[in-house]
Amino acid sequence: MPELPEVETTRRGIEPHIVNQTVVDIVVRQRQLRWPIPRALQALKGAVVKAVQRRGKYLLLRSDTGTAILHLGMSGSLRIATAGDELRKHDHVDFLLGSGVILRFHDPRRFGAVLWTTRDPHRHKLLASLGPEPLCDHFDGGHLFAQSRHRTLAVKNFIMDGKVVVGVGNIYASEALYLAAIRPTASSCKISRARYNTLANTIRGVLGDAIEAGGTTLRDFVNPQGNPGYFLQSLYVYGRTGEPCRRCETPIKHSVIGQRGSFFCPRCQSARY
DNA sequence: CCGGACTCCTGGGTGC
DNA sequence: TGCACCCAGGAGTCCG
Repeated sequence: MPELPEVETTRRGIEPHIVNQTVVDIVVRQRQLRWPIPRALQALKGAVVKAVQRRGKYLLLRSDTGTAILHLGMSGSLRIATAGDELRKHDHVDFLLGSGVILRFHDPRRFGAVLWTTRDPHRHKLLASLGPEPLCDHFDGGHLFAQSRHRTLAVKNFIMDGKVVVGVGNIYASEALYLAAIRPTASSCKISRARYNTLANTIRGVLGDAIEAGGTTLRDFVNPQGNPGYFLQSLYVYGRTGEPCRRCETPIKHSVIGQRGSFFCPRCQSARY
């Protein structure tokens, strides 16, 4: 579910409730997520959360004693709850705050993660080799061009590689390629610098617009206050198999690239180079 | 090093 | 209504 816009929407939703709050207790009901939740996470108890940051799709709860690293996987979510709220199935972790608010981690598929580090989180194994943030940094077409010269994989898989650029998941990869008029199966090393400039712009544009819309709600994504995102109605190709292209009315095609569903307009996305 | 397959897990949708 | 089956937004790991 959560790609970068949904994670950023989550970050913005929890930040005002979390920052400068003392973590008074941490309740772990299900330790077996993607990796077991480390016992050392309890070191956050008694500490004040100084900042809620995002790196790619990872959320960082920073404190003086260390940093909790959270990942929502495919089905994870964070909710702002209070003690009276009924516990749902798959509510795996509660962070109880001094204000009485509870930050509640929910994840049916358990592909998510809750980790802990006392070191610089950006040097953590999972974060150390991540590529640039698409919405800032030095992310541009030149970067994509340079990174792709010796890569033969499909451009869709290339832009979904977190070492190339973070945060581009299956939905927004299809959308950005549509807006850049590039066929998703095109070999990444054969695409021109000019077209990568366009692609970098459409990646930034689609992610930025999705954040402004509060993310995409396909099935069950809700922000920490329980509200859905409104970007679904803005999608051009994702999930629109057989429906008319919004530009040329050609039916949208579906295919599987790298084990993941991909969507494109066979007419608008004819560029392979 | 690279690319592709596989894997973790549960739930929703579909078709019989 | 029940049930078997298929599919899913991520991404680390393994193998060739």
